[in-house]
Amino acid sequence: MTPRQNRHRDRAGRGIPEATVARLPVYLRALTGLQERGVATVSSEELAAAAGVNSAKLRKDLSHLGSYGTRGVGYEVEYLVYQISRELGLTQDWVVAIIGVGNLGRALAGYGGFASRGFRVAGLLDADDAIVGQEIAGMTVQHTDRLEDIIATHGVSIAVIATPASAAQGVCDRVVAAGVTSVLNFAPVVLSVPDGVDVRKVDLSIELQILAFHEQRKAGGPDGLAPLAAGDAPPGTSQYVETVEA
Amino acid sequence: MTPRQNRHRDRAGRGIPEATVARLPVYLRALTGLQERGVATVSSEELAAAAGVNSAKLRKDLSHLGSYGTRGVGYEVEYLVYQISRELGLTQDWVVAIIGVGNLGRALAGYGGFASRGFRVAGLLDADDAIVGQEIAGMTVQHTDRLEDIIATHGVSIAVIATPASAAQGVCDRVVAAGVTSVLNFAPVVLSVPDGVDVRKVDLSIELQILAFHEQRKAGGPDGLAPLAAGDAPPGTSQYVETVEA
DNA sequence: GTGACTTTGTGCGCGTGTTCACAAAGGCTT
DNA sequence: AAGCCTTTGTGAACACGCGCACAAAGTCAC
Repeated sequence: MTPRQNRHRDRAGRGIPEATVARLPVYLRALTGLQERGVATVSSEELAAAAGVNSAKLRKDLSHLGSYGTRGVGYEVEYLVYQISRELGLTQDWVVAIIGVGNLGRALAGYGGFASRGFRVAGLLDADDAIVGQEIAGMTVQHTDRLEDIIATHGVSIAVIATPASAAQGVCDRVVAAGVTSVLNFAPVVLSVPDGVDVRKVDLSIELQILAFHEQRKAGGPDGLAPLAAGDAPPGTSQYVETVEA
Repeated sequence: MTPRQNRHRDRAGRGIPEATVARLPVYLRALTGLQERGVATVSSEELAAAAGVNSAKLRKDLSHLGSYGTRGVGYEVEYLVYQISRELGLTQDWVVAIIGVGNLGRALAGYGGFASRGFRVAGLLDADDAIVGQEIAGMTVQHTDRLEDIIATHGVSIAVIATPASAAQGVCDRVVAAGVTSVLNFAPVVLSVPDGVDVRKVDLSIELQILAFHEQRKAGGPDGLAPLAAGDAPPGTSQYVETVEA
C-alpha cells in the first residue's frame, strides 16, 4: 500500500523543478534592470552573469518554460519578462495581509518590492492596542480580532506572519482556518500546517549563524586554532556541564 | 587545464554538508526551547518533530558532528546544545555592523535573535544625514564615512547590508576592502565579491514570488483556467509587445 | 547476569540538481 | 545562395541530498 509518499504535492505538476522556480525571480529582476536600461535582447551568458548563475543552468531553467530564445541571437528581454511573470503568476494581483506590526512588520509594510510585483497589502494587523490605530505606510493598523473578517472581505490568499514567536502558531492556525493557503513566516518557529498549505520561512538569525560557521571555518575551524581534539570533552568533564553526574 | 572548478571553496572542508549546516541552527533553537522547559534528554524522533524534519535526516546530520547520542536513550540536550554551538562557531563572539538604517535596518537593530546568539552589533551606519545621530535600539547611528574606521576599531567580521539596492554594491566593495569576509545582504541585487568572501542573501520579494507560483499552481496553473495553450502568443501577436516589428 | 526493548548510526538505492560539451538552428556576410 | 559564426537547447555524466530499513549498541527490568 501507498507505494510512494508523493501525496504532499502534485510534484510533477506541469514539471518545473523547485530549484528553477526559486531562481526565476532572480532572472526577472535582472531582466527588468536590463529593460530599464533599454536593452532589447540578451544572451544567456550575459543574463547568467547578471543573475549570478551558470549560463547552462540559466538556459535549462528557461527551457522549462518553453523555447523562448533565438539561436545565434539570445533572448528578447521584454518577451522573457512577460513569460517569467506569467509563469510565476505575477500577471495577476495577490492580496497579502501582514500580521504583527513590530519593527519587522513596519519594514515589510514600507517595502517597495511588494507593490511593484503585483502584491497588494490588504491589511496590517496587530494584537497590541497601543499599535492598533497607528498609521503605517499609508494604512491604519487594525486589531487581530478582525483577522478572519479582513481575509474574507479582501480575499487574502497570502499571509505574512511577523509576530513574536509565541504568537505565530496561533495566528497561523487562524489564517489557515480562514482560507489562506500560503504563509510567509518571519517568526523563529517551525509552523505546522495541514497538507495543501505552503509555508516559506525567512530567518535572520539562521542566516547569520550559517555565516558564522563559514567564518569560523576560514579562521581554522572549531578545533583548528584551539588546542582541542575533535570529539574532546566527554560528558562530565567540562565546565558547561551542570546536570551530569560527576 | 583546470580539471575541475572547485576552487571557490575548500568544499570538503572538514566535511559537514552545506545542507546540514543550514539545519543546525534549527536544531539549536529547538534544543534551547527544550532546555528552557527543563528537558534533559531527547530522542531523535522527538527533536526531529520539533525541528520539522525527518528523524533519519536529523541523526545523519548529528552524526557529522560526532557520536553524541546514547543508543536506547537519545541525546543529552545540554551536551548537544554545546556541541552544535561550538560547531557553528557560536561559542565565540562575532562582531557585526549594520549598514543602512531604514525600516529594515531598524528592525534588524532591534532584533533580539542577534545578541542572544553571540552576535554583537558594533555599529549602525547610514549615509543620510537626517538619520545619522539618531538613537536606535540604544545605539547612535553613525555616518558611512566612518565605515572603515568602525570595521577596523571593533574588528567587524560580518557586515549586514540593508541599504537601497543602488548603494549595496558600493558598500559591499568597501566592507570587503576593509577586511570583512562575510556579508548578509538584504538589498535586492546580486553582489559580486572576490573569492574567499561569503555572501548570503535574504530577499523578501523573492520568497513572495515563490509563494505566488505555488498559489497559482493550486488554482489551476497559468494556463489551467485561462483558455491559453502552453506556448501561446508567439512574438509580435500579443499586446505586451511594443518593440517587435509587426 | 540475562534477555528483551529502545534508539542510534549508517549502508544503500533513488531522485533531484548541476555542469560539461556538443549538435541543431538561426542570422549574417559575401 | 552558400558557408561561417554565434548562441540556444539538451543528452549524459556526475555530485549531492534524502529517506528507508536494519544491524549495532546500549539501557532497563527482573
